Amino acid sequence: MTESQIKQAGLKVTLPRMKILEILETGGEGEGARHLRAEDVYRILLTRGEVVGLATVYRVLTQFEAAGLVSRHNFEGGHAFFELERGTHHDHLVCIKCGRVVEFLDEAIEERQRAIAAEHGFTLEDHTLNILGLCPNCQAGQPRPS
Amino acid sequence: MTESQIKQAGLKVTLPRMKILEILETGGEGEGARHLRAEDVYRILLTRGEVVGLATVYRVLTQFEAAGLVSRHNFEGGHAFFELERGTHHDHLVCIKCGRVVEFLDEAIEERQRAIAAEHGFTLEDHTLNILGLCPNCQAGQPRPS
DNA sequence: ATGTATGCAAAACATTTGCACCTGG
DNA sequence: CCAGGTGCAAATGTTTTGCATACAT
Repeated sequence: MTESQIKQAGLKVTLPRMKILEILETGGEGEGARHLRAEDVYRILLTRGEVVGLATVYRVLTQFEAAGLVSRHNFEGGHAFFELERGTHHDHLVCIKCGRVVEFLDEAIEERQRAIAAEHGFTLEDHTLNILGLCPNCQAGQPRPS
Repeated sequence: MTESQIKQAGLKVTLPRMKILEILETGGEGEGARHLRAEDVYRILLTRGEVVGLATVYRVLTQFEAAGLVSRHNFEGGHAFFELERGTHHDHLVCIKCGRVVEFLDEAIEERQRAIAAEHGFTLEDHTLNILGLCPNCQAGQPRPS
């Protein structure tokens, strides 16, 4: 349950934190948009009539990241996306038109990465693989706005 | 030759453009640092006594990118890195401590990416794979400042 | 000449931080 | 009650833009 997740992270269970975690879980309204920018979270809260400062959203997201509750991604463009950490590592397939994000995991790729890091004497800490393209909807007719 | 590359891009051959292209080719002084931020380029120019505005550096780099002369990467942190485009696609192994960047290309990974995009019905346009870790120098003693 | 490029300063963003006030345990 | 959290506004760092001047062709 959300409350225990926050407590477990060594943070006080406050209203803003619970609301933000809930947004990350539900993605706002329609599901699917699990990859949100700080400002998306802020805007969704406003839409719901919840008043939380943008600075707080940033602070909380950063704390959640430090606690391993969410992960931060730098797709293209200056802004970061946040996503609930569900324990399972995965990479992203991102639609360059509508922004849709599909997650995937490929063991062959994971294995090659470990090999490559080793070949160059690097300690493997993390990686980000983003495949950019057009999703089926955008190849066809109208993009589905995210 | 650098001059023809600029002309070929439909841009006038000006001093700032030639200087910036040269910095990207030589990486400043010691070789190796081929992945530079806009401000790195600006600073290197200053060091050489060349006076070029930072805004111009940004403008020129953006134009070069549009012309396919350089490519822009968003590693971690708010800033972008620019690198001379040498026609050969490759991915990056980045040291999270000293910022050193090693390029690599793995055909097995490339192939799996094509397969994954296809499986999800995506048109593959591009991708970025950054493996983050500690380079040999940083694992041992002192990091080599970039 | 003349359409582009440049430099500077100001604007635009995304994100962070200082500080007085508020709140959860 | 009190440490920690929040809101607001101001600060930061990066990148973009407006505009008058300078330059390549």
